[in-house]
Amino acid sequence: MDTGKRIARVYVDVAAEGTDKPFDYRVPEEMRPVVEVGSRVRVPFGTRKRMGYVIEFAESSSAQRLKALSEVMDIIPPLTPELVELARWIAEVYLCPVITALHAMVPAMLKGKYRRILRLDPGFREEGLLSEGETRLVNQLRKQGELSLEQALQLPGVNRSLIKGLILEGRLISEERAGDRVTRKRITWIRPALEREELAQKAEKLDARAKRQKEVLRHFIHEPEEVPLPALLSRLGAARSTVKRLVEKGCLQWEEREEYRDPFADKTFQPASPLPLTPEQEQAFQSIVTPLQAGRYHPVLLHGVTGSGKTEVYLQAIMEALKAGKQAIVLVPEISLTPQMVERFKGRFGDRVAVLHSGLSGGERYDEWRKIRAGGVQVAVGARSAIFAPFTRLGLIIIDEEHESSYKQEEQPKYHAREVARQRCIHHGAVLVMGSATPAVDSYFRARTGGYEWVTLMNRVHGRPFPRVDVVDMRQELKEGNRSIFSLPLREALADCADRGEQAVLFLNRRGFSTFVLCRECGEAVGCPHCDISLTYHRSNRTLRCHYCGYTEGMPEHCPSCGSSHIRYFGTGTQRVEEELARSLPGLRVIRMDVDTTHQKGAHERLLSAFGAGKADVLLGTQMIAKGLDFPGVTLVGVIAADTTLHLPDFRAAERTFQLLTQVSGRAGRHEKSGRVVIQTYSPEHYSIRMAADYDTETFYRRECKLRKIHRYPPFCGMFTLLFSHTDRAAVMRAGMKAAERLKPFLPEGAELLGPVPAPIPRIKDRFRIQLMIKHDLHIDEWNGLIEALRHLRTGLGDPELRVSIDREGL
DNA sequence: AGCACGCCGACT
DNA sequence: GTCGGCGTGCTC
Repeated sequence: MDTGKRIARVYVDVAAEGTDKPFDYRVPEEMRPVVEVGSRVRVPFGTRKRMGYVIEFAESSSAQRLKALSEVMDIIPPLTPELVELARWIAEVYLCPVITALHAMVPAMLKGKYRRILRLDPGFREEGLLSEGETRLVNQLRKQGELSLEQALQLPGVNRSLIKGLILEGRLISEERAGDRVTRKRITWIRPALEREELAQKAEKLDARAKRQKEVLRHFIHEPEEVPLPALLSRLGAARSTVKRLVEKGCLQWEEREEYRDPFADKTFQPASPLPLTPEQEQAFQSIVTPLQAGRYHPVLLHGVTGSGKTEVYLQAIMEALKAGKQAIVLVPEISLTPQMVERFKGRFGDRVAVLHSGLSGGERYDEWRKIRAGGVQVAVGARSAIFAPFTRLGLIIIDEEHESSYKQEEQPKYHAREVARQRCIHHGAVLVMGSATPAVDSYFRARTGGYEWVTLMNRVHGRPFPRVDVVDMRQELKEGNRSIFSLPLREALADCADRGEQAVLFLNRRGFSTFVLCRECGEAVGCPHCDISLTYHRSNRTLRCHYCGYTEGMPEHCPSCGSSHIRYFGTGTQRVEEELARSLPGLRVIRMDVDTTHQKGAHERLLSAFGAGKADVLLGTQMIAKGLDFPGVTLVGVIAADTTLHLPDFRAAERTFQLLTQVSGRAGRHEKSGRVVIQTYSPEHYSIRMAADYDTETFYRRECKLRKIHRYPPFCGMFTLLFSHTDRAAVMRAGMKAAERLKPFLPEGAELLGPVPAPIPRIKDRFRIQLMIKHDLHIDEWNGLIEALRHLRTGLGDPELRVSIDREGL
C-alpha cells in the first residue's frame, strides 16, 4: 500500500536566493493518500512554520535530518503537475524564485498569512514577575487567552526582548500560524431523516401548539428532496429554531456544504446560437479546428480587421473544443472584459464558463477558480492571470487583442501571457489562437516566417467600408493662424456630425501629453519633488498632481525655481479639451472619461452606457476609450494629437502609435452609417501615422521589421533590460557600472551589453533609476553563465537599498 | 524573509 | 563582568 510518497520536495514560501530550491520533508503515513504534486502544505522551516508547495516526491534525500510535513492544506491540490512544471519554467526564463511563480498561479485567497501567536504556558508560575510590562502582558493574556505578537508589542512597557525572556524561561509559548484567508461559503441543506410514513406519524404526535413544526414536516412529506435551509425558511416563513427542534427530534437531518458564490446570480443571460460564418470566417475556423481535433500544438495568428467577426470564430472554435471533451481559455485585455463581453460568453456557454473578472471580490474570484479546478466549467475567460486556469485537458487558448501590453505583467514574475500560453499549448497539444487587427510586430514576424500559421480576415462582416481617414498637419494650421486645439477640418466635422444627430468620439493620448505648469520667465515646468516628471494640472480642484507617486500640491502663485509670477498651464488635458470644445462649439453635450471622472467604482460603465443611450454628442477620453467599444451612433472619430506616443524613448513607439490609430479608426461607422476619422498631428509624414491612415498594415509591418533589424531590436534579437534603483544618485550609478563589469565576462558569443544609462524617467518616488541592456542572438547554445550571473545580481551587489528588476523579451 | 548564533562597546 | 548592538549564515 506504499504509494511511494515517502519524501515530499517542497518550495517554501520564502522568496530569497538562498531558499529558492526544494526542501525535503518526510510525509507522515496518514497524509500519503491526500498529498499530491501541487499540494499546498504547511511545513516547519527553521524555527517557524511556513506554507509551501509540493513539487515532486522522492525516495531518499541528501538532507541531514528530515522534518515531517505538518499539514496538507487542501483536499484538492490547488495546482496540477503541469502548472508546477510551468512555474519552474517561468522561474527559469523570467529569472524569479520558483515560489513567486507558484504564487502567481493561485488566487490571492490562497496566499499565506503568517501570525506569531503568544500564549501563557499551562504551568505558568507567578513568582518573580518584575516589570510593569510583564505584569501587563500576563494580565492581558489571562483575559484574552492569546495575543498576536503585534498586539503584545502595542502594550506599554512590552518589547521584543521582554517577550523573548519569558519564552526562554518557559513561561510563554510562542507559535507561528501559517494559514490563508480562505472562507468557503457554506450552506446548510435539510433533508428528511425518516421515511414518509414515519414522518406522518411524527407529525401526528406533535404538540398541538407546534404549528410551524407540523408545516415543515408536511412539506417534507410532500417533497422528500433535500433543500437549502434558507430556501426552506423563506418558502414556509419558518424560523431556524423550528427546523433545529425537528433535527433534534430526529425527524430531519442537516448538513453544511460548501457552496460557490455566484457573481452573476442575479443576472439572466439570453441563450445565443452560433451565427452563420462568412467564407473567410469559415476558413479561419477550419484552421483552428483541424489541429484542435488532431490534438496537436498549433499556433495561429488571426489577423482580422476590426469588425471582421473574430469573436464569432472564437466562440465556435471553443464549442468544437467542448465537443471534443476539451477545455478552453480566453484571454482578453483587462479593460475589454466588459459586461457585453461577459454576456456574449455566458449567452453561448451558460454555466460552462467561468469569468475571472477584476471586479470580483477575492471570495468570488476564488470560487470561480475552484469551479475550474474541480472540473465544473470548461471555459475560462479573463485577463492576464487567467492563463493559469487549472485545466487538465486544455484544447484551445485564445488571446484576443494579442498585441495589448497588458498581457505583460509588470511585477514579478514579469511574464508575458502570450509566451506562457505558448508553453501551455505545447504541453497540452493545444491550439493557440492570437487574434488582433494590429498584431504585435513580434507576432507578425513569426507569422511571416512560418512560426505561426497566418490567417487573415480582411473583410468586415456586413461589408461596411472603412471610414475615410484625414490626416491634418497641425503645423500648417498654426501657420494659418489657428492656435486652437482643434483644426478647422476637425471642428467642421464635429459640427456636421452634431447637425446630423450622430455621435463623435474624441481621443486624446494621455501618455506624455497632459496639462503641465510652465514658468514663462525661466521656462521651467513645475516638477514633482520626488520624481523627474512634470506635475499634471487638474482643473477640477485646482491642484497639481504627480501621476507616478501621487504627490499633490495646490496651484503655486509663483514659479518655484525663479519666483516669477508669470506662470500658467500649458498642454492639452482632457479638461482643457472639454473647455475649448464648449467655447468653439457651444451646445454640444460632452461626456469626459479620464482618471478624474472614472475614479469611482462603476463610473466607467455608467459613462459608457450614458453615451450609448445617446445622452451625449461627444465622448472625450484617453486610452481607455480606444478599445473594443462599439456604439452604433458613432460616425466620427477625432484624434487630437497622434504623435504624442511617437517620441517616447521606447523602441515600440512607432508600433504603439500605429496600433492605437488603427484601433481608434475602427471605432467609426461600424454600423449602417459610414464613418470618418480625423487625425491631427505634427508629424504627418511619419510612416506609422501615414500607414495607419491608409490602412496599409502590410507596408507598416515591413517597414517596422526592417528598422528593428537594422537597430537590432526584438523580434530580431533577445533582450534583457535591467533597471537599478536606489535612493542615492551616486550609489545607483556605481551599482550600474559594477554590474556591467561583473556581467561582461559572462556575455555569450553574439551578445552585447549597453549602458549603464539613466532610465527614461530617471527618478520616481525619490529613487534614482539607471538601466542596462543586454541584446543577444535569438538562439544561443552556450549561455556562458549569463543567466546565473543575472540571478545573482539582486543579492550580489551587496547594497540593501539597491533594487534590481529584470525584464526579458524575445524568447 | 526571519531568526539564531556569534563577536565587540556602554552599563548594573 | 553582562546586556545588547547588528554582521553572517542557515532553514529539509
